[in-house]
Amino acid sequence: MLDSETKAVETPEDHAEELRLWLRLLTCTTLIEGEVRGRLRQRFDVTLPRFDLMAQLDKAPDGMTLSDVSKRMMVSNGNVTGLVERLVESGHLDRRTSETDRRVQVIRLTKLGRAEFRRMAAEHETWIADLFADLSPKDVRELMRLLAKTKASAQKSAARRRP
Amino acid sequence: MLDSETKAVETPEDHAEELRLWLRLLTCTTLIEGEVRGRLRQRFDVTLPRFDLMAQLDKAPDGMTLSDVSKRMMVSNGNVTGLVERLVESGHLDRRTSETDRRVQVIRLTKLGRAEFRRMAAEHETWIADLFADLSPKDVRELMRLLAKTKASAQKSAARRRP
DNA sequence: CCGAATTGTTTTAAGCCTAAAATGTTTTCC
DNA sequence: GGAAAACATTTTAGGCTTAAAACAATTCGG
Repeated sequence: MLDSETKAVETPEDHAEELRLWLRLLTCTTLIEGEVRGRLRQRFDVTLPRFDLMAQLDKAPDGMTLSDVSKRMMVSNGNVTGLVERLVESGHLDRRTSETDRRVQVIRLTKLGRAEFRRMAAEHETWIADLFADLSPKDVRELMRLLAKTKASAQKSAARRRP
Repeated sequence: MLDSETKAVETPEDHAEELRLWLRLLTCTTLIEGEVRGRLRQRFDVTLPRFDLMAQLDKAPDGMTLSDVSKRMMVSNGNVTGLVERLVESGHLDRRTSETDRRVQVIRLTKLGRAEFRRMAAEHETWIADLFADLSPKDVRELMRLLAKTKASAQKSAARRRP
């Protein structure tokens, strides 16, 4: 007891396991993300960020503000500005200034945007299912639980640094 | 039995759980990655891709070829070219053409590069530990196991598409 | 009411990233 | 030996991404 405490204080802590876990988490995400990116490009000639943005809007029939999107997608504001610009240009998004607050831009999927997204999303879902095919329902539940815990832990840590 | 089979064939399969799992995985990675990126920038004024590349090289005292790096980091060849260019420029990397195969470029950390990386890596490890702090050792083991299974599943799925 | 802080968005500058084509080198195999 | 295939890297063109600064509109507190 005294020994282990002494040791913990005197020697630098060993966090190799957590480091390995992080690298494995990153590998999984990169692998799946790359696969999805490639399939979206080949099948639908669309980029992953565009798809992701449309996915957010599909869940919000009344539209979202740019900051909403930025927070949900966890990307910078400026990033959203450019992404939206291109999607409005291609006719997938409708963008208007809020009537009540002239700072705010509200964006929505157009009819075309929604139709195209739904078509892509249906296929996208089967890709994801296939990528996770070797996980049992129990594995999936367990991963969900552990990742929820991970997310909470990371958010807490981030909040500690930037309160 | 017949019922469930009939149902499976006639109605589109439901993969909502896998989709949620994928989104949660992505959220965790994005969250942690963003946190690490910010800390690297603030503490050491270095970008995450530069750090990642140096991490690969630190594990390979005899150097690596650009393709090795590209495969390990799971990024495109052209990406590595640019990244290496900047790191050679800043004196962190040494780059030379292989004596036995003039197609190949071998890169290594310079003395400066290694020293700076070690300094950053030590602190980096504590950040990761902190981000995963609320996970018990058992959680970590279990996550490692499930992510290994996930990685294998995704690789298999990717190989099915692109054999 | 009015100046100060806050909020929402855009701009800027730099770097990251990809896919595909191009270039140069080595290996394969007839 | 020499053409063809394979390999390693670079180039190209375009898009994504960030952090920080700038701009615009609203809200807050005295």
